[in-house]
Amino acid sequence: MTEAPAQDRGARSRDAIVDTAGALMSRYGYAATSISMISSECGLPASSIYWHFGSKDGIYVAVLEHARTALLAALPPAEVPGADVEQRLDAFLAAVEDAFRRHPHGMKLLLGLGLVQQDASAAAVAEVRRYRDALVAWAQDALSTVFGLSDRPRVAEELARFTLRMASGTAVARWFEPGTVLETGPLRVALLALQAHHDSAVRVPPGPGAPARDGTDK
Amino acid sequence: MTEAPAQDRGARSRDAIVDTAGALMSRYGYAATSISMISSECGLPASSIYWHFGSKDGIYVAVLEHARTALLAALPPAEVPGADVEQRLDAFLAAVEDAFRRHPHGMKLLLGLGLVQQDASAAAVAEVRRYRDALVAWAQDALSTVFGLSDRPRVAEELARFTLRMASGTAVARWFEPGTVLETGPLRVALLALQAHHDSAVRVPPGPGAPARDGTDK
DNA sequence: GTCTATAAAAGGATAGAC
DNA sequence: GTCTATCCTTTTATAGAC
Repeated sequence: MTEAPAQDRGARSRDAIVDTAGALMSRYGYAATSISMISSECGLPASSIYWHFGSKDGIYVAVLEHARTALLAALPPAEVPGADVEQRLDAFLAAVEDAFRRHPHGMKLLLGLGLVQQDASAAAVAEVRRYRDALVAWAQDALSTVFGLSDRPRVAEELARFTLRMASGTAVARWFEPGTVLETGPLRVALLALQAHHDSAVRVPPGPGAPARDGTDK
Repeated sequence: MTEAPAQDRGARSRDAIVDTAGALMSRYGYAATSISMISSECGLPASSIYWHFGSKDGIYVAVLEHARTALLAALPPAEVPGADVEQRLDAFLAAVEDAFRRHPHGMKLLLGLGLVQQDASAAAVAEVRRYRDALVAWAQDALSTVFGLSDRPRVAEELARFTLRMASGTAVARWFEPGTVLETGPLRVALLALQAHHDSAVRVPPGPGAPARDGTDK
């Protein structure tokens, strides 16, 4: 136990670098995090970091990939349990709130170094998009199960967008007020109202007195 | 007209620097924006920039102050016009959506360089907070007028938080998908539902069958 | 795989002529 | 107020011994 197998030494170092870099980058952003900061924080020299990742950009890609994997592993499967809508919604909101509270890194990585737009490498851009797409897909699947929207994907998409934008906005707020949590109460009210809004629009075609404001699904 | 008064030359240069720096910083973030980038973009040498602002931090403070002033000037006064709630709400949402679309800089500045937390100067931190507080105060006042909540500040505060978090989250989304606009339709539904939720909670104290999930105002 | 040492470039900031 | 030229630090990245 004390003498680790030689072949694992590299892997352990690699993990340590990713952990350290992730913490620093989510705190200061990509540009403001230097190799020397990572080096002095995790103990390994700069050249070892370059041996593992090749470039600063490579570190970022690895960090983001790690954050995505960890977050998706923490999220429950899309089949939300519960007998009725309210139970499933509560389970969904609890899962989101829990992941939001326990994984503050992911969103800050996407934001703080998300300057990744013009000058970033293709690999970094691709990894950012992969992260974002995975979150959208999960939220859409889960909300589709919660509200039984398998035949109305556009509604599920709107609810997912709404939820994720609220989560992103709360992540920004947490940036300034560290204690901030995701307020699931108002979000719950809003999601139920949105679903009811689309539901009534489908069953009761709008008359001249109450014109619909938006197109419903399909 | 062709020969500007000598005393205005400095002011015009100062404005040019602030404009250029604002564009660059909102695009790449504070750390990734260098003095030489600003210099080559606006034509003035680095030493002139330092003569005007003293330090890179000073530029950031000026940029953020400018963004805040411009955004608040674009927002309508808190007394939202309209005879009934729905009219005032529509006017409010139109104003928010318009400001959101026409002033993409502000939010990105708060986010992209908002790494302003640990290592930033006191002046920069203060300016960031001033910006944020001004937005919160405006939204709270406006929503208080829209829904007539002058005697229930806690509800107005919740609605303002909700609105601003949706706007922040949408700003993040726009980061990745440049065409993204603030969806006022779902936000409208959500705000009306939230207000109705609090309204009913006040008038009809919850019975044992329908326990309240959160504390209402006061 | 890890270390010491260093190259090569870019960064923030200043001096001093004009 | 603006310019040229420069100082000093830090940065990314690499060479080569072990």
